[in-house]
Amino acid sequence: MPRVSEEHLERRRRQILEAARTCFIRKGIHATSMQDIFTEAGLSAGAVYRYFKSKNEIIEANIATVIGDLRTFFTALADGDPLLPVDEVVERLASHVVALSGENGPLRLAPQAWALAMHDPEIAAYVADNVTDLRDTWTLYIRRLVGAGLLPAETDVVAAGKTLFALFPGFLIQRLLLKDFGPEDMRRGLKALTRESMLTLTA
Amino acid sequence: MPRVSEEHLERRRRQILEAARTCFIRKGIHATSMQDIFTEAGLSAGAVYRYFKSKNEIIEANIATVIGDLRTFFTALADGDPLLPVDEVVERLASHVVALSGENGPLRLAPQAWALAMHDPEIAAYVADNVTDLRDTWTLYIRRLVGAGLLPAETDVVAAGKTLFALFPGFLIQRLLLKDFGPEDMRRGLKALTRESMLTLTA
Amino acid sequence: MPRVSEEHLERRRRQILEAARTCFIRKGIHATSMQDIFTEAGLSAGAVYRYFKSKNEIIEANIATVIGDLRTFFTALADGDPLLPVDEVVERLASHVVALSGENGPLRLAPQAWALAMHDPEIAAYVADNVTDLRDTWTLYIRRLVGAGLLPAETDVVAAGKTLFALFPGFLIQRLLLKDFGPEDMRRGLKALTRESMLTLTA
Amino acid sequence: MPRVSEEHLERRRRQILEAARTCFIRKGIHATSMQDIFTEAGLSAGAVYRYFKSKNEIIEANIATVIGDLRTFFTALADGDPLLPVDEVVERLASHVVALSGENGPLRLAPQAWALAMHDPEIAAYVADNVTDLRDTWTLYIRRLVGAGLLPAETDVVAAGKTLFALFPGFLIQRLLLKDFGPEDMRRGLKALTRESMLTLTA
DNA sequence: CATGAATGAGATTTCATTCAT
DNA sequence: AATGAATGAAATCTCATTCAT
Repeated sequence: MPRVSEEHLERRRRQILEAARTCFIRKGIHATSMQDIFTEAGLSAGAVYRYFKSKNEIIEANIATVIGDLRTFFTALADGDPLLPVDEVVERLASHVVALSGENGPLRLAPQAWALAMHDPEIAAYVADNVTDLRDTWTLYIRRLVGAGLLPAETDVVAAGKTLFALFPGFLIQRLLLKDFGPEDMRRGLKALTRESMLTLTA
Repeated sequence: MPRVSEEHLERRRRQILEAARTCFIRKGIHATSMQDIFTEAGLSAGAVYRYFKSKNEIIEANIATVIGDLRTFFTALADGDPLLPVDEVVERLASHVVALSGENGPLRLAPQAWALAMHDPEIAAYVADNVTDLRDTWTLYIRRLVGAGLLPAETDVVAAGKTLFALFPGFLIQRLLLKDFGPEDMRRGLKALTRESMLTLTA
Repeated sequence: MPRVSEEHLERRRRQILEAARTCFIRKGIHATSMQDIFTEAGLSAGAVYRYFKSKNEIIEANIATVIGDLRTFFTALADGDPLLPVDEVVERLASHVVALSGENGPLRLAPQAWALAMHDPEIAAYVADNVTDLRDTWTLYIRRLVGAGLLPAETDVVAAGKTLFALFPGFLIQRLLLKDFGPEDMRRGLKALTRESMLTLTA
Repeated sequence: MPRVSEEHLERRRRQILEAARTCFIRKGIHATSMQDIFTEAGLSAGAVYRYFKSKNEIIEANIATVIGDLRTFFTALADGDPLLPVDEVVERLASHVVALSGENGPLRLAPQAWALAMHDPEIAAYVADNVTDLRDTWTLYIRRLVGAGLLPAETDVVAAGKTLFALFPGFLIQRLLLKDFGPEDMRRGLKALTRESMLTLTA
């Protein structure tokens, strides 16, 4: 019997992960039994356990795919040319979030990932890593705005980065739960709020 | 010990709910067994099941307390006098979020609530209800700003409300996971971003 | 506080037994919880346990009422004047069985009593006692027929008694389960079968 | 040990059913715990639940075997050649009942089946089906007697069939409970009762 | 006499995982 | 490499019974 190719192994892994994701999205991670995954993947218990040594490993591997190419996409957006205005960047990123959270989109697992991160250190590390990376990208982008003279030099770019990042979990939740909030809405909302007059109240 | 006062019954319910919350926060909802709750509450299985007829009922009852008095607090803030500037309101609300998500704070359950809402209609309805209420309060507040002439009449107050609300899930996640984001940071970040210059890039 | 009268005690016992019987007939003995009985009787747990010291005692006391006044009735029938023909006696007894197995009739518990008798010695003894008594009454009746010259002197009256008794469990089961067998049917069936010609086949 | 033959699966099912029957007969259906069945079958919980998805399914499957080959046996008896006299048929059927109700005989479950049939529709249907079939076979047999001129043409064959069937539950109960009634006794009893003189009393 | 909150053993069932074939 | 039967710990929930009030 010939050694099975690396490629074959990788294909099997992906097959299992996708079956698992489908189940996780459909029923929730905890409500998904290994049997559900076997069935969805069309594989036997033994086969699946050859590629992953526990359910937790499948969960972790899946969560590692949650934000998909969001990081790459966003880096290109924030770092590329030309330098875009905030509302534009926000809308484009939101659009990507929407794309990744449709039907079988991996971002649908994000809330479950956050919940698990509260108690599973492995997952916590992974989520923290992603959050950090996305925030840093925002920070970078804002630094560019400062560099371009569009924001004052004393701007707290880190705080601003965290704040801009903060918008997206809330955007996703509203999308998944209420389905009445879109990228253009958020852009419009953001533009409306970008009025210095709003800060002038306190003496 | 029969013929017990209403008050006693209510106390027992609360005792159980609090024990459950402690467990849920400590180990996660799914990893908490009924036995964990019995032990934490110092009650027997039968006693607990006299007050709640299933684990799910305990979960739901607990989730109903997640945002605690956040709604009331925020309504007073947004609706009260004097009319405060956005950054002020955001910081104060964030501070309350911090208060409610400390040690044994109910808001610590929020991520788990979001995750459950994806598959449990009962919980979904509850979460949606809260989200809607908080967004509406933001909308109301922004309308006041418009009324005060601080924002133009044509402002999309609903979109702005959704956008401001969106900040908070992301704020909470960063707090719970990375612990490096505080109310004042978000206020500063917000102020930094409230610069019309940021929108002027596109020709 | 005045001593409660014997009569009161007896009334309470009967109240509980009847409530229990209603439940037992409605849901089956095993599916009936003590709580069901409390509710049906409109009494508290403590109250019921003052009169019966276990569920089993309630079951046994109830089973002791299963055949109701069937023994008395039958004795009068078999022993009284005039001496009636078999088919007549069978029909009358069957009619009484029907009466006792209607709506809330105690005989509805008979199949459950038989089943329990297989493993509960107490109940076994009680059921055996009743069976024996009824069979004996049949034997007595048949002896009268012999005495009257209607059956030969060498008739095995005991075997005949057991055989006649045997008809009734089957009668009851058919009534309760298929509802298509009445006292007159059995009388007609019996008459049809009382033909010596049926025995002449074997050479 | 995967990839097991159909035959193996069938053997396992039977093994479980038989273990269950042993328990049911020994302790009664309700007093038998799943653990009892696991132990008796020498299997683990999971193994048993692979073959039956609930205790109720095991009960029902067992009850479906209660009368064993009684139907087949009786049909051959009633329908075969030569045409036998009633007392002969009754005795032979009773003998078969005895055979099926010894030691571990399935008919020992009959009283429990009757009791369950009072509240479980599935079981009720099964029992009704068997009762109906046996009665029909009796009817068929009596029709043959009529055809042979041994009974008058106007004989109510259906009523006679129900009546003859009625003998057997009572026979079984006396056997299981008092152990003093055998097939030959019932034959003798029946013969004694097959005297037209018994009907002549009423004027 | 009566109440009904509390007990806690025990019942059924599920499910991640293993390993002989 | 793949199968899937088997394991058995653990989870949720019920219920007869007690006893402080």
